[in-house]
Amino acid sequence: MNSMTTPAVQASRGPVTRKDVARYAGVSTAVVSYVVNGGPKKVAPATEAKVQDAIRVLGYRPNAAARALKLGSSETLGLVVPDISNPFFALFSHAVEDAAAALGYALVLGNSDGNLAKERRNIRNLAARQVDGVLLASVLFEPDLEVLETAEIPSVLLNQERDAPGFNSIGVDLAAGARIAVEHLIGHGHTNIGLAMGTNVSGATDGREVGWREALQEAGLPEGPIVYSAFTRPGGYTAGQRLLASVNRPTAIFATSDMQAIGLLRAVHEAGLSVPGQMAVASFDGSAESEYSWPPLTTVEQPVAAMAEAAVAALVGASRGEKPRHRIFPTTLHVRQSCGCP
Amino acid sequence: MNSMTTPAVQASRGPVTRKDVARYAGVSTAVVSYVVNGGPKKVAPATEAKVQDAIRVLGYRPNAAARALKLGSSETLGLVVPDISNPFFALFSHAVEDAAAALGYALVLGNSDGNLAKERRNIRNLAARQVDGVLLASVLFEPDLEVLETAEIPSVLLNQERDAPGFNSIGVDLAAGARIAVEHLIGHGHTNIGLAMGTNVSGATDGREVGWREALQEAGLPEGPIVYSAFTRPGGYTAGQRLLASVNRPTAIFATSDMQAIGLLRAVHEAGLSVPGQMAVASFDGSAESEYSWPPLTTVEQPVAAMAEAAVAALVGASRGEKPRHRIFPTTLHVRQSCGCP
DNA sequence: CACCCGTATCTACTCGAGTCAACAGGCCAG
DNA sequence: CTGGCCTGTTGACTCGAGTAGATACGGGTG
Repeated sequence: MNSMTTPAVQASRGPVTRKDVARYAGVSTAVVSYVVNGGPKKVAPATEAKVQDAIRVLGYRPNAAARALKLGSSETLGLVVPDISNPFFALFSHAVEDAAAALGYALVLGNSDGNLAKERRNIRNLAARQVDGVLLASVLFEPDLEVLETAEIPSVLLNQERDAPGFNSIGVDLAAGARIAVEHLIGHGHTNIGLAMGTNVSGATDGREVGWREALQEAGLPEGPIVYSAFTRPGGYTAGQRLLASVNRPTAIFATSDMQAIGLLRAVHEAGLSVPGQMAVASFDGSAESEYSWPPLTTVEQPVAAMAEAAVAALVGASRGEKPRHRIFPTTLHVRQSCGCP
Repeated sequence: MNSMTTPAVQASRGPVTRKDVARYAGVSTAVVSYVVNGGPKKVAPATEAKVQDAIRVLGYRPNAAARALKLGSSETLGLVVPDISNPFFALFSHAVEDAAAALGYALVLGNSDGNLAKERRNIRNLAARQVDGVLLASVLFEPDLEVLETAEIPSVLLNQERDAPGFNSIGVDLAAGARIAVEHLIGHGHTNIGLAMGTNVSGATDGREVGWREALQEAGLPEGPIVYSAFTRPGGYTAGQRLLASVNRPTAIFATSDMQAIGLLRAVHEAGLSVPGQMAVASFDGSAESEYSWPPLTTVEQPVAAMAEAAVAALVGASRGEKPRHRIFPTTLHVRQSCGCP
């Protein structure tokens, strides 16, 4: 029994706590905290060295759960996207993770799989985990804000063209982006320009459709055929087949996402037509994939990194009491070969 | 007056705690816990109803941080990948998130950007956040296990062909996969088959290279040219240019990832060669992108969903004391057109 | 009627870290 | 030599939830 009296220099009892460090360094637990966070009080250099030493020797890592409990913040952000394996969202996620990590936040990821119920479940789950904010790329053009409201978490709506009062939102100028792409196609002399339009679960009209229409109207051209299909490669593929089969087959097509354009290219190739010779193509997103399709796609690039940074900044700003705002980012046309440029 | 006796319906003081619920329902906090988790003690049906009511009315959500602190588990898994915007890892992440969500775990994502220091930082960060396990797709062929060991977290090594004793690991049979692809190319009559080999930061030989070599040896064919480059589209592009410029230009190429193959296709197209007519191509991964390249890629598919499920299962198993093991998954050849099949 | 027992509930301690009020000691001015 | 002040350090309380141990109550048995 008294053979047990020796304190036995921390016989590797799994988790090392602040107390262990304090004991080892011969100081109080408060000092350890002060050292770890450059705390609210100063610590004598000699003491600090002792503590740093103890931390290193024992391999101490502050328990984030305890920290989160005390501070009321988990230093964690949540991101809900329809599908992370969609290259656009993958790219976006990467940028968000970078921006979050730079500010010391971790990122919890959730896929909604284009399913509203799953989107809601994800948001509620994140709320329960006390994330400090959620970034939501909703499956709806106009997301149901109710879930976010009842969850009482700072949030940012992504890919939102419209302003949602009381919410942070971020989006690109879809109409303007579509317009420059279609104008570029018009500049190549095309007079019959089709549209491969992506669809979402809600029915609101997308800015890309209005941009396409505006560009044609301004140039005094008639509207080419429109085909609606999913924002995916297969969606673009079937859209392509239908556009090629339409009575007045267009000589150029604007696709509302790179993925659709990739699918569309396949349909055009299968039909034995040359791109851009017999069918010019331009699209929207500016994903990495677009650079390596054949031919490389002329596409409207979204400033993904800037948007991600702004979204994260809005979230951490919200926790400091800043008021929500709506930001629209400009796009830039990336000219490659699918439009007819050399 | 009885006006004072009313509990004063929670004047919206931000976070609702267990205590608020207890007060509102007229019970102790313990009972609230018992109700919330079907607790270790039974609760009378009538009381339970009162509590459920209070929870609903007040909109109570248990604080995950407090829960994590007490239980020593955050019901969270960490995933560290080189780059989430790489379609293969994006697909994998999605599968992991699905598997984790099915078991009630959230997923924290970290990118290492092919950078060992960042990989380590990510792991340490996850460790501090008391994740219940981490899935690591290391930037190294042979990851440094030290970080994982000192972090003392259950972990799974992904994309590991080799067995790492004491660790869970999961991988595909790279050599076998490469062999069937190369054998398929040989079946098309090719006798000079090049290799576009991806490189990692460590120098160990990849199974895909041995598979390629084995297939050629077994068929009594000489080794075609090898070019090493990054596992990316640009990497494949330059690899393609170099293979096309090599003294004995191959008539078929095996690329060790779909991304490389996509880049390679661009180089071949730019050279004005037809695929598969003048240059056949096969690759490795089975990503969605491979189906929509031109021509569609014949590729070796990895069973991503099964691997993700197994990885998550290994992690939750580990927290129950199961011992680590190494699992290798078989691949399947997806025949499309880039190899020469109609 | 006293006793025991099972059920339902409550009290109180715990997890690990942040931080404030209190306190020790050293130094200088008066 | 004393008083005041600055610097460095500490003890103790707190965050919200899980749960063991104590307690209250009602009913059945001897």
